[in-house]
Amino acid sequence: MSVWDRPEPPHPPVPLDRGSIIAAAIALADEGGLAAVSVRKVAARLNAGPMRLYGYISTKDQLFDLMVDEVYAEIVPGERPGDWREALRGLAHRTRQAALRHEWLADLLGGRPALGPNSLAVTEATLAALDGLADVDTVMRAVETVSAYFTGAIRREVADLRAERATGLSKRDWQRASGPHVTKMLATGRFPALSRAVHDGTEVAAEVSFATGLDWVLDAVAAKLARPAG
Amino acid sequence: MSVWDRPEPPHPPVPLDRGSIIAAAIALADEGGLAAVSVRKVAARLNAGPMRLYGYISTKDQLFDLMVDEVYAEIVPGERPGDWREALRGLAHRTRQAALRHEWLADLLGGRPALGPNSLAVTEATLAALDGLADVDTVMRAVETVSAYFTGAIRREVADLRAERATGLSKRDWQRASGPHVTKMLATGRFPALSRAVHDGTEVAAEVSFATGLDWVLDAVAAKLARPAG
DNA sequence: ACGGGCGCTATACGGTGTATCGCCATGAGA
DNA sequence: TCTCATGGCGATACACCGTATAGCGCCCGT
Repeated sequence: MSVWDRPEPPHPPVPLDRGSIIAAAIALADEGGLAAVSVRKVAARLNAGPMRLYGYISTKDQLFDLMVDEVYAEIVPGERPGDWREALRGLAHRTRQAALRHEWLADLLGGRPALGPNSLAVTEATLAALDGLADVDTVMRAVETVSAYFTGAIRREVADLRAERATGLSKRDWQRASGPHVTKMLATGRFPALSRAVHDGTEVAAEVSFATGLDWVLDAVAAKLARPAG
Repeated sequence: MSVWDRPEPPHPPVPLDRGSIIAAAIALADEGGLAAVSVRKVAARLNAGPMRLYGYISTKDQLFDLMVDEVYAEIVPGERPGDWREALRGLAHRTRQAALRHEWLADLLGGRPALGPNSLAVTEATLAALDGLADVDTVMRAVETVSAYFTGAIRREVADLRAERATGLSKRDWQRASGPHVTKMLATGRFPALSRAVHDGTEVAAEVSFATGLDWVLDAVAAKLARPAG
């Protein structure tokens, strides 16, 4: 009997802490979506029994919150932005990039108030970049408006991306070809404006559409920051 | 033995169709949130066995899609709007109202492309209201931008509302009192701009904040519709 | 050396979505 | 009118889920 046959010591396989639990959960979610994250599977990936996790987290929903805050670490601005516009634009684009790296983030974005340390750091940096440009309330409104825009835009983009992946067709091609249900609907003639939009519209890259809408919203914010009463 | 003792005829209790399944699911979701919607519970509410539903629905996710489209029926505009701005503002407010009546809608909004007949009718009416004001691509961008804004804003509002309900504290009061974790974070002094915003900011009604941000975005759209190249 | 506490595991419970199968009632054909 | 096929429906079953509970075993302080 060689050493190889000696059974593994049963219990302390890896010290385990919150951080590695979160990392394992994120890895699972990156691979198979949020649905692939179960307490049992996270535990298995850490060579632990399922109940062991409950010493470090209190509930599965809390684990989701922790995952979100962990990703917010990728969103914290690296260097001080040139001006408020650059700060907000950067925030939007970094959030979008994070959501493209971790698509499950789109499912969670805006679903719960983000109060983890990294989320707070992002908010702090954002508010700091707008500090003094207008009264506090106007600044808050500006941040909330821009955040609402990019949250919604990111969600839609990821939803479309998944649909494309599922059908194998780009949104544009997708109704003429064999979009099984929508083609029929458009053919009924009950949606003339929609049909025209689909037929005549240019297919534009998601990032361009995101950036365009973002610039519009930033223009609006600029106008209000200039005249706080607006 | 009276008639009352006669056993119920076992099988045809209610004819059952897609519509009543959707209605039952919506009722359950209105009462207990999306988590309260399970195939078994929907079936039970219709005096049916769980598997019976699968003759009318192919999957639980599809049931969610059908629920969303059903609610979109409440969002279809009633009369022809005065102008494009009124059309978009009305769409935003009707969507918000629907989400306040059916909070679970916030969990689903933007999560999947909305392709049901009512969703398409909403899109059709919206595009029709903007038809001819600019080139097709600009119009699309306008609708997408406004939709992204109110989707994100509604999600945040509902998330805050739930947090308030869970803690019993309004977002404003909530950190000084016993917001157990955030108070401590703010007290560290690592978030001066955030602290100032929380301390000096005015508490504003959710609808006002929604409408204000919406008007900003509509102003931006107005500017772009005027000069399609913008 | 011993005792207490704590971290961990095993077990268990009530629930989930849905595949499979077999029954029974109904409608068609002889 | 009798018979047979069909199709909708129920029961059953499977794999999995989140988490409450209880008890085991190790480590540390004394």
